Amino acid sequence: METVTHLVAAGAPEEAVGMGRVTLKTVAEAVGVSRMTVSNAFSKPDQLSPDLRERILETAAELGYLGPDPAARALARGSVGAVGVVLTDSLEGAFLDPVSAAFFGAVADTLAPTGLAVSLIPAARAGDHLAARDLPIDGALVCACDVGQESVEWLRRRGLPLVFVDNEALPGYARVGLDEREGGRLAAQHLIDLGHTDIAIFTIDPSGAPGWVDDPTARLVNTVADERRAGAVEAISAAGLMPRMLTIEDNDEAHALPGARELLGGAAPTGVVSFSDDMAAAVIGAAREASIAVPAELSVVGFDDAPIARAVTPGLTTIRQDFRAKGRAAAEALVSAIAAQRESDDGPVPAADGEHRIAVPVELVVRDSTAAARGTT
Amino acid sequence: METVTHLVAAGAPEEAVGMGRVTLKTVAEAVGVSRMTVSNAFSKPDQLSPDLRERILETAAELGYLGPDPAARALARGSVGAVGVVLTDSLEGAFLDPVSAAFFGAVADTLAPTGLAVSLIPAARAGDHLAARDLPIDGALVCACDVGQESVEWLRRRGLPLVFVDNEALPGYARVGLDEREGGRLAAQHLIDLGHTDIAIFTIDPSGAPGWVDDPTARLVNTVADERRAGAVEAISAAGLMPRMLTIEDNDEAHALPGARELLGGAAPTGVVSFSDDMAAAVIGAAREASIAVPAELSVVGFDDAPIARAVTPGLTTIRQDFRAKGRAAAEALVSAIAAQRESDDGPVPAADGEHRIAVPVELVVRDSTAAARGTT
DNA sequence: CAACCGATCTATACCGGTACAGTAACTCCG
DNA sequence: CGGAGTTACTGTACCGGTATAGATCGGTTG
Repeated sequence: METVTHLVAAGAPEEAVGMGRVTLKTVAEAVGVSRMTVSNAFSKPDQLSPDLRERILETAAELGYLGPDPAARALARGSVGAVGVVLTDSLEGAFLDPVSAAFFGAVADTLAPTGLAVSLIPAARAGDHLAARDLPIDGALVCACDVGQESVEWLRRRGLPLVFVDNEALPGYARVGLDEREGGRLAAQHLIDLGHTDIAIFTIDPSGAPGWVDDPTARLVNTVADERRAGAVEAISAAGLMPRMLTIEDNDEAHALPGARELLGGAAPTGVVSFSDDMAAAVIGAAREASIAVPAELSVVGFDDAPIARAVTPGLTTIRQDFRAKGRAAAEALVSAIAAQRESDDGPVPAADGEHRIAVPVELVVRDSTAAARGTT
Repeated sequence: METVTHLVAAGAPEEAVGMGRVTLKTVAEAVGVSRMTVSNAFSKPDQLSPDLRERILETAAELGYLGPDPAARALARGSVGAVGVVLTDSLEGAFLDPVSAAFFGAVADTLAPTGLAVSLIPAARAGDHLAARDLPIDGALVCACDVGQESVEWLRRRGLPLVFVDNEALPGYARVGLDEREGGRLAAQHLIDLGHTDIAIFTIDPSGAPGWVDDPTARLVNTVADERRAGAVEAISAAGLMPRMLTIEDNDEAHALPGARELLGGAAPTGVVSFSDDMAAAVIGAAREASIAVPAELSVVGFDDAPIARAVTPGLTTIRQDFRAKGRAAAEALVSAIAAQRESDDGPVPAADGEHRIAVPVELVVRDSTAAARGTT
């Protein structure tokens, strides 16, 4: 029963000037009790008589004592009250993407009631600082970034509870991710159901040379992209069709539009499964340039159901990812990982059972960018 | 000269099992030197001979010592390496808004090279925890939220360096914000220049009753909204025209569309200055419903230049806020406030000069949602 | 030759709390 | 009336570092 109740002084902080810092000791001496009793007055009210507690709190307020110093408390208790989140190298980039920003918000919101704050961990080192090594945190989320990174390695070495999001987890750690493969399958199957027979996959491959890919069944480096690809290829192959695939380097406007032009440049497919809504929007843009009617002549499926999916004309048929559910799942997994570590502490098993893999479901949202293939009833 | 260099062991962490925690002491005893020397080996390399340092680092690596414990270091040094950001009550909401998400990203990115991590501070209390009081941080950004909040009050009492963003600052603290008023003026002036004479202001007023406002010159509660309103009213009045104003409760889709319908319902204005791009988009949507042509019959100006400004058809004329510049300015102001406090420390003046008010410039971006008023050359 | 110096390393005293194991007084019960 | 159980508080030992002021020593310097 840990019930902290701080007095909120009505007036000014009364900070007795000149007097050094006000600590437990200061208050203890003023009241004439031991340091420990003052500490308890703030952190464990049931450990002392109500009237003494009252007196202590009062004196503390007069002296300008604000309550336990967070840093000191963190050291003594062994827990900080914050968890880290490792995103990409460019935090700015991560937050420009509405999907990842929303995910982050959902994480923070889910964590808020537990009293945990969320700290962004810059992946890169800053001079001699490396946040993943130097920042006091109780655990961390590793999101959609290279697992081999120095930062991730440090988090691991520190023995922190970790949860991997949209990423292959290191062995022994929990993982939360979309059911990407199912998403890819749903997207492709939707086009198949509409009677399309020439379906192209438009995705990213940061490492490979951009352009048409010889073998769409070959793995991609980017895990997420690969899963979506695999799902689509599965569905297309199962329908007895041959998939085509064109990749670009990165999921941004600069790469997407040229890629989309190339996609439609030669013998244009009648259906496109895209890695993202942004890329799907680029395909629609390229189609407009080439006077290809969407959805009459070309059906386009996106992925994510980002805001742009609705903003674009025609509205994008897409695979909705419930970023809120993903954020919640990730936050909850992390909280329980932290709790588990606290339990076992020096207990025998660190995280042996923790091979949790949580798949967040996806859903097909049909809007106006897809229609039955020509020549189909 | 603080040059931390940690050994990154190639292999496994070699964590000597069973052995309790590995601390400075462990390493010191193993090497046969004092604790302090080991500490220096990690934190102040120039304080000991290179070869001894080498030996210490080696032994440390063997023992599985990871370097100074962040929490302990934070206590001893009096600085944590993280700053807080207070946003709205709903973090999720804040990150759903691309503008505030991008701002946050810019802050994080600017701070990254300084080694500071960014912690989100949930404004609401969680049980007995209140992040603003309990989280170890070196300073904080207070963004677009009620300054009277309990959280803000705690940050102040803790004596932390603070910077207020998009907000009136508490006395003595720095403030960073857009030049909102100028933005409002630019938006309205643009319509005036196009010959519009019936210009309506479409904005938010969380506290008031939604609907047409009798006196557009009366102050709004929301500071940002009020500044933009004031700017627009200034320009319109200066042109010898009478402004009209309609408010809605909140800047979201649920409120914006009905509000926009009402705006155009009766005698529709020929020009609208909106509080945000989202609301401007809603106006365009409502205009389409009512078969009012934009921009031929109705000119609409947004605010923010959020992604939706480009996504919508016709492209939105809007006031661009450089969220990157704003984020950078806020981050820099905070960093210097932290530095200043560290300097003065127990020095005489806490932040007397710090009445900095940094105005981030805005800019009119003309797209296709505005045109000359009918009957104008 | 004594005083002085910089380069290295050590000793001590915090930083500001919390955990845990008492201790003393007071109640309850057979 | 003796022992078990509470309640209310205190003492001590950390948590794991860092700052600061010495101590030690070979080498200068006037």
